[in-house]
Amino acid sequence: MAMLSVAPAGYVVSRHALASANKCHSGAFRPTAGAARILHLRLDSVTAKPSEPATTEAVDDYLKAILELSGPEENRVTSNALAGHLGIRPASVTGMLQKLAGQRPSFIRYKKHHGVFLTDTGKHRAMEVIRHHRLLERFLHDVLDFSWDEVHDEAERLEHYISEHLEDRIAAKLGDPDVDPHGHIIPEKNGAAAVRAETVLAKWPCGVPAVISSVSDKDPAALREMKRRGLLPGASLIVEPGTRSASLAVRISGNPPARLSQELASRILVVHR
Amino acid sequence: MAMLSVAPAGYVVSRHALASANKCHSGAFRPTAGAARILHLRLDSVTAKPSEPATTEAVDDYLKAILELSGPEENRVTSNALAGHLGIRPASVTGMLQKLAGQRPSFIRYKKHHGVFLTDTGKHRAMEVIRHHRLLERFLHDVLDFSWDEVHDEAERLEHYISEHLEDRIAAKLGDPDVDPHGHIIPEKNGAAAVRAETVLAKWPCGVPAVISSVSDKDPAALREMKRRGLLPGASLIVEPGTRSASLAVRISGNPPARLSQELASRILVVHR
DNA sequence: TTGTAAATTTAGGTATGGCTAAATATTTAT
DNA sequence: ATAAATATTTAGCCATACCTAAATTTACAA
Repeated sequence: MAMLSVAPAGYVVSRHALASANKCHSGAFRPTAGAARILHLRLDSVTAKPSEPATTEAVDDYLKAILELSGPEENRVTSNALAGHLGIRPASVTGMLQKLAGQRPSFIRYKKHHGVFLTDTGKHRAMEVIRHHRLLERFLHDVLDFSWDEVHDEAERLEHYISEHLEDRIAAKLGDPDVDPHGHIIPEKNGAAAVRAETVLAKWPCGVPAVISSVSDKDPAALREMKRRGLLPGASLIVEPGTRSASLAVRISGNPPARLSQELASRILVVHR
Repeated sequence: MAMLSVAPAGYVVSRHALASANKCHSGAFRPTAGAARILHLRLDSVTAKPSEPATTEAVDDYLKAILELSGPEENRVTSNALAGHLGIRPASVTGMLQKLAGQRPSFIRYKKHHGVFLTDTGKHRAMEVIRHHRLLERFLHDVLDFSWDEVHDEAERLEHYISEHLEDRIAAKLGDPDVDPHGHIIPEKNGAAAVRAETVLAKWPCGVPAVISSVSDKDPAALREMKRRGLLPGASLIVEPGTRSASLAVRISGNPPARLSQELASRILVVHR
């Protein structure tokens, strides 16, 4: 159970650009106008504490990507890995990392040629966006009847744009759920999230009883197939000692024995029963 | 009852940038990357009809502003008026209008020094965004317990980012409502919207029975005051022949006689009872 | 240890969308 | 009709964020 140590101290809500943040200055300095919508910023009451920098959609995506790629060991993440994950060029990543690293305070710590990792501030923002995403998935699924293969794309877009207030209302409406429709743990509002010792089904030992803890939400077709075959979070199963090359012999509780492709098995995470 | 004549023909949904729209070309031409999120675009089946240009948040805001400022008579709108309405400099408006007018097909028709007006395509997109806004307000209010002074800001942001699918689910969940919490008519999915002959309460003749049809949703404080005083859409009232200078003597059905500031009365629209 | 392949960064560009200051049109008043 | 006032546009910039091509490191192998 690893908690994220985020300083909940000066965090006072208020996300999204204040209308006045972009007003006209008549003097010599330019008001810093731009195309990207500023997504959140902080008000540290009156005391001029160094507030968390505002983010944009792009910044949020970088922070999430770094968090995901650095794994539980919190390794440094390379520019190339980020570029691959984000679907952009490594050169673009370098530019963004340099800009982010130059901010004070900064979301990231970056050393040329040696990768990047998140500061506590960065981790906090990343967890916040992930909380938005998973709450939205749960909400779209439970309240608005989206199927579990439809929720990801919609949530991926909206996660950047919902206010603190809407986040709270959604959580309340759902009764503060623990997991999203794919079994992923929803971080708490302070950024804390339990970590489960999950294993990819493709690597789970034969004969050992397992329960599906979560599945990847990225591929709608795979999700539809999983649903069809009873491969839902919470389902019990045992991998039989069948061929391990291209497919896996699996006995899913309540279903007839089946064979799963490695492809599908690599999208399913399990824990001990 | 003025209908917006929009060709529902080749409109096939699919808003929001396709993931592949921004992929790498290896050749000489650049893939046109940018900071602003592309909000929608159309697939005209296989037939290569000229599809509606994709919009961004900024473009949506311009289209809405032009629609609102041109009024029911569909007058041309000046750059200055747009600048004032959008809170930006006139020079910035000129730049955007030139860019939009240069698109094929275009959302607007623009003549230097002589203002701008919407094409049918532009009207359609503007109505679509307004539909999003009002559906969202209704949804936030009815389903997520937002108060009627809180819904505007949230809807103003989200209106640009909800998919066609989410729009449909929200409408279904609400039972295809006709009006938002402030009494504004929600356009239909094809862009059509009824037009009511509303009059500002401040200009309503004394002694003539009236019903509140809608109120401005822009000022939360004013909305709270209205609610406190029973000034809700549907409420009946009569303006008494009291002083018309700074305040209005009004008898609101079910409430004791009251005096409204011109300020407040200018935010309330009424129709004949 | 030195070379080379792979990873990463620099340099220079594009597009969006906003700003200022300085022109230029248009409108209004005389 | 014309000058002054007002409105609008042009020209030149800034910031975000992405791209390609050409350096430059770094890391690994001989």
